[in-house]
Amino acid sequence: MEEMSDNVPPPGAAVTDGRLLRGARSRRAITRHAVDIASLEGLNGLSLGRLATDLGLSKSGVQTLFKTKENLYLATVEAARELFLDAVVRPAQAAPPGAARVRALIDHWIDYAEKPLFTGGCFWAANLPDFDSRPGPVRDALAGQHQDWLSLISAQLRHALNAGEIASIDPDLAAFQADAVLNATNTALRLGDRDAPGRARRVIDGFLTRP
Amino acid sequence: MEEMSDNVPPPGAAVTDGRLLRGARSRRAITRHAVDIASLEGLNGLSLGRLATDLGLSKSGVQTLFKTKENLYLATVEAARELFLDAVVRPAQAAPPGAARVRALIDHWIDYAEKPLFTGGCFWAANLPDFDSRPGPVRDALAGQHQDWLSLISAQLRHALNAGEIASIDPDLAAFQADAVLNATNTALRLGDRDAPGRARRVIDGFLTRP
DNA sequence: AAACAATACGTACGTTCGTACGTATAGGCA
DNA sequence: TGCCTATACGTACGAACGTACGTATTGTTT
Repeated sequence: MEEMSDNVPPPGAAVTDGRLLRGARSRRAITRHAVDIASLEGLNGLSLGRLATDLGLSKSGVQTLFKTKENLYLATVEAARELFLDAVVRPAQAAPPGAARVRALIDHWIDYAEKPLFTGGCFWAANLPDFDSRPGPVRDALAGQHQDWLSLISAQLRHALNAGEIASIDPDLAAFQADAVLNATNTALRLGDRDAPGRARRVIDGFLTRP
Repeated sequence: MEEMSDNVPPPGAAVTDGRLLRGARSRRAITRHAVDIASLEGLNGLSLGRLATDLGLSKSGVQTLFKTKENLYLATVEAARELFLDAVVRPAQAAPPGAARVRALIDHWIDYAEKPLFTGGCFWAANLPDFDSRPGPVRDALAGQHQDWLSLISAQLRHALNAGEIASIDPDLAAFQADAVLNATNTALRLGDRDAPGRARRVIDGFLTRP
């Protein structure tokens, strides 16, 4: 108990320990469901007992895997990030850098919000406002991921700008706007506004006009 | 108990009943504090016991005034609306309709988020994402207030457009963008970004360029 | 005066929460 | 083989939650 092992193996080697594999599988199943709950009702909507009941586990079994509530939060936030990368960021890497990749990112993002990947829509739209005033590791993780997303957009806009693909804009300001509009689109979709994606695309197109 | 009286008097007459006046005063004190808590941690952060402790009342006394938790939520949402109207909307009515009033609304809004009027920043930025996926009267109230805000902006933009004050834009789309940017500004301020208001003003100025 | 109404409080009940602790099982390793 | 570890479960505890109910106090109304 004093010598708690991180369940993170040395980065080079593959995990072969069957116990750790089983644990990782269980953790993944739990955090996957936790992300859905958190996108719907926020991280505060999570509880060890609820997750256990929903997944047919015991409350203490869930506790064994995450030790504390904050650990569960952090694991859920990390799981959301990985699912988001798979659904939005990595598919967009197929597009060439610059304007095309920005379009791909926005298109995949709108799919991510519209389909939606998580039951309650965008995970960060649901949870960043809840934690942005509460210092701590959860806020830091959410804010860091949000910042990464902004940087991703602005970097691609900068690339498009340098390549002469788009008219002169401030890439950081445009990324800020794009993210703002996407978040508003997510909320509008949640409220039943089916026209929101169209509006979002129109705004983004404004940033991508040829010079 | 069956014949519950609404504490809303006939719209014409002033309230003279000392008991109702006292109740209204107590309710106002409670909801004022509740709005602060809800802006910080969300409406879910509210509890009868916490409000009672913070304000030196008894838990059952608070319960008497609001009967149920949902009633407390609705009263808090309504209190936030009234405080917002006083801080942002009504002061802006001093400006002439059109572009000037839009500027006044945005300036007062940024003050509202920057000062801030509520401890945790914008009340709707904190709570609409939490309730946008949960059907019920709380969601309806929050969504209605948000829609009123959007309509207010777009109406003033339309006025500016008809008066030839600004270049040709889609007023609804611009209002959607403006609101999106303001919400993102609130979050950025919460995360310690002091440059956010400047960015917001630059974006809004883009909608208000002369034709 | 008597009857009623609206605030307030005290108490109590059942539920859910996070956490702590002991135990059992299965897998890895000396 | 024996020893350790990671999952899982069962149980228990204190705290906080929303709500119900009875009672006292104060103000209004008849």
